[in-house]
Amino acid sequence: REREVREKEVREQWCIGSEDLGLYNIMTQITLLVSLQSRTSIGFMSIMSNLVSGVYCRKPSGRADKEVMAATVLTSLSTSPLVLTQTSSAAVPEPASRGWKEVLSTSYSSSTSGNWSWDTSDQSVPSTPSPPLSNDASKSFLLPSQGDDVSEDVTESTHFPFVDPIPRKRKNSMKVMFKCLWKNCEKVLSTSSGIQRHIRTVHLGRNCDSDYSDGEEDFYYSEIEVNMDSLSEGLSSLTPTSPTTSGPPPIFPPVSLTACLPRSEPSHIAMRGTPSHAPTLLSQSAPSTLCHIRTDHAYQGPLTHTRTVSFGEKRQPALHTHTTISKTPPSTAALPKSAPGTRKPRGEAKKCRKVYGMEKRDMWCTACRWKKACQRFND
DNA sequence: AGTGCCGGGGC
DNA sequence: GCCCCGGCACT
Repeated sequence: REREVREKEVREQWCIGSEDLGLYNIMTQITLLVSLQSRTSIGFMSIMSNLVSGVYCRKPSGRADKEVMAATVLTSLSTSPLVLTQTSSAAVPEPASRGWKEVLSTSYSSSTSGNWSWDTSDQSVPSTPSPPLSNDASKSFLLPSQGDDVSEDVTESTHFPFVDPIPRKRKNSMKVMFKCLWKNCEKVLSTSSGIQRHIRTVHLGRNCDSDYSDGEEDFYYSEIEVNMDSLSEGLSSLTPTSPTTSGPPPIFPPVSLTACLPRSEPSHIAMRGTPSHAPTLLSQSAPSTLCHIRTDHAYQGPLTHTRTVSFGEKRQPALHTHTTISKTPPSTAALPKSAPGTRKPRGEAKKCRKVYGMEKRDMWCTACRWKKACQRFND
């Protein structure tokens, strides 16, 4: 009952329709996190990444809008002094919250493609969302026991299926790094923009001075946490082996690996499932290494699905980990010009159609939508 | 039957 | 160039 009441309050506060479970979960995360005063750059940015992931996946169309949205959110947050420098003070939360509202209102109102449930104009609840960072507000519906030691409130988070528990446990020595998942590339950078630029220029061969992004590079890196204290002794495997462009380009497309899953973990494990998968994955992947993870841009189903927002869920479905490396890279010149009757053998990787299904066709890559060779899961 | 995508066509 | 789709190879 208490949960229901809270949910109602959150929904009202954020003008979230009763049907919109996904949005509710996301906003709950944010609100809870904020209320816990965990707005360190790590915790808050993690949540925001999740949010952006949700945003990214929720809009059925309008790629540009999605990108603008994601970029706007992250930009506004990353440039917010609150996010960057806030330590424990809960005071003066305005900048971030204002940025939020601006982002929400501008992005959604500019959306022309219609029936997106985030569009505030569609909301039946007329009240204006109040700033999420307000102490009073967050306290009132998320932390009735605010006076207690927050760190003991661990069970509280279990009431919210998608709350990221990590921020509470983070220590000052933890630092978020971004690791390139491109095969044979161990590049680790400290900023998402840096890693995106790296992927874009080094792996995707795009113009380095162009800021254009089609979002594809988002799939190819993951966020990891590095314990700075023991970085020097234990992170040899995460240390960039080659600074930038050295080394051959991958012969095959990137293999999606959840960064810190044990190798024995089948990478093609179905991540999309009930929320209960999250703790399972977490426990299984409890790393002996220094990183635990969270992968950005987790695939999240449509509105009607309950979803896990983080914890290794990878938007890009895993390819087979055995990835046979052909010693003689396929040279198109060497290949016979597909003789009549012979066709290029079908790749093993699941394509957008199979991954997302017909009902989520708008999530396919462009090529798949046009019945062309898949660009996202190319073999 | 379902999937991947080439080739071709409309705009 | 963007987008759609018939149709065929393949699973």
